[in-house]
Amino acid sequence: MKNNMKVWRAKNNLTQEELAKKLSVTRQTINAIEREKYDPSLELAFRLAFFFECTIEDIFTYEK
Amino acid sequence: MKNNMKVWRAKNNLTQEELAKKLSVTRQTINAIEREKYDPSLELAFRLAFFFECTIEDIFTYEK
DNA sequence: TCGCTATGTAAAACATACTTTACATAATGT
DNA sequence: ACATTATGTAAAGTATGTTTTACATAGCGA
Repeated sequence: MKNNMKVWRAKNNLTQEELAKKLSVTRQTINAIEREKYDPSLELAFRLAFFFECTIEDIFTYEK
Repeated sequence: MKNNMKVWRAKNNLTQEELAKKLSVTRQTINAIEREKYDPSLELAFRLAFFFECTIEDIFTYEK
């Protein structure tokens, strides 16, 4: 799974911490996802897409 | 989180067990998701959407 | 140089997703 | 009545996602 969260975050001019706060998660969670240490839950993926006003598929791409 | 997996499965004329096999998960996992006992991982959500040839948002809807 | 901000990272604890095994029930066909 | 198929369900174990706390590093402005 790949993601371009960093790009979306940059587009919105937010630090990891600010984004984390807006999504009610910790900075470590945002950081780990951006660095692709793990994938978010489906719920958090939805919250991210809602916040960035895009689809989950706009942020995450799954390569089988 | 809501989902209409049952509808997509019906559309494809599959039992829970058949779908599970096609997705390489257990029947219990499919069953639990359909009954909304828990949400799938983002990865499994992607695999479901890929299999049904639709988007994640076509299957799952997140209500904040 | 000093202090501040943003990011990387790691360990422990906790929550959720998934598997395995197993049993129950309801519907169907013989 | 019996066997078969599809689904519901539950407990124990493993894997993954998330939080909390804490420390490290690099960049930047005073």
